[in-house]
Amino acid sequence: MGVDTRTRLVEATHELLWERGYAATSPKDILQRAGAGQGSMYHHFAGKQDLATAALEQSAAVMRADVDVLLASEGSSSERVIAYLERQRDSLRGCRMGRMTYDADVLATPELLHPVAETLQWVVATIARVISRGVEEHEFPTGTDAHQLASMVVATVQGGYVLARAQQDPAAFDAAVAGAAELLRNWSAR
Amino acid sequence: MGVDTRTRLVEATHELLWERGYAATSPKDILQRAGAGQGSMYHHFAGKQDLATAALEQSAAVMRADVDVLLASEGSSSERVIAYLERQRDSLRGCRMGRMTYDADVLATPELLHPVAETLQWVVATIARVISRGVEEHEFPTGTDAHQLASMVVATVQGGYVLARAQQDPAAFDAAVAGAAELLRNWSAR
DNA sequence: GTCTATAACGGGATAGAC
DNA sequence: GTCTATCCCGTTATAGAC
Repeated sequence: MGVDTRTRLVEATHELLWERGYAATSPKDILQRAGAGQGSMYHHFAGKQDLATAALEQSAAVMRADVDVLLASEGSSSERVIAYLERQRDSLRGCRMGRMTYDADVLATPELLHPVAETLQWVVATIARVISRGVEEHEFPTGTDAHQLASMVVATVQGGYVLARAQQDPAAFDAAVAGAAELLRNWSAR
Repeated sequence: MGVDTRTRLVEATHELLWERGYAATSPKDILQRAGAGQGSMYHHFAGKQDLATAALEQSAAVMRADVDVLLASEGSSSERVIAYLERQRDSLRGCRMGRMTYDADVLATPELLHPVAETLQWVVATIARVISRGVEEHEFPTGTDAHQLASMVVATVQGGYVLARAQQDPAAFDAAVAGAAELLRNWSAR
């Protein structure tokens, strides 16, 4: 048995939002990829924005799950954070959530911006908890600002995507996260 | 006497590319902001892409000049790099070059991608030179990978923009660069 | 639930007058 | 050099048949 049409529409939108963003994705593109007709989309959803909202919520769920897997790796707090940094995949594709911040239509539409803001905020907070744990266990120095450190870690990944996409070369991403990992190791060894 | 029409067109495009990106900026928007008519644009330029190429080259020049000013601050190598991190302005606006990496039309057009790739590459290399200087002067430990560290610094800024735009709050940017600055100070104190 | 036809609008470019 | 009129096309949505 096949997947139902509504699900295929959300899945196709989810992929296209990641590849091209919101403004650059037309209903026609979505219908083509989903193998559905015009009527199906407007039956299941109020329109492009409504469908994109559903798709973004799915993107958010996938991203949270990915982060959970990376941070659940074996080892100390710093090893877990470094695993988050270094085990990102598809650095040329960029971040499905982060890329939305440069899409004017998303910024102007609260329903679309909301899942993006909330998910990135959640990633920072989640990594900050891992770091705080490391402070409690004296792996990181007392007085470490976990929120600042976690923000820097997430920003390095997000910015690494930008650098890699600009050069069309994953090595630019790798260099940035390697730099961050080195500084983190040094911080935990203080 | 006023500025000539061609210059106003480039300037208006430069602003709009920064605010909205390439795909989301229409010739109509540009003409309106520049106070020019349809004919002027197609007289001075072959079309939207040609005009955008000129505007992006101007954006690149502005960005290089800004970086030069920040890195020319007084002090040690680490102080200069930290000045680059902390004295960024307009964190909600994002980076005029970096934002282009999420614009599909730019990625698909070599003439548009080229100035973006080259400028970001230049920023990384320029910061790497400051760091290398710091290594020579024993401010940073021997064996420091200047390219990796510089990549991480630039990525933190680029990613800081993403985080701040997602939250619509400059504090998210500030937290990321503060984290990076703290780790850098610690690295130079090794 | 899904299809096709159609409409209303804007993007990007061209033509030719002035 | 700059203007206005016009053209072609794609986007987004609606209407109504099946």
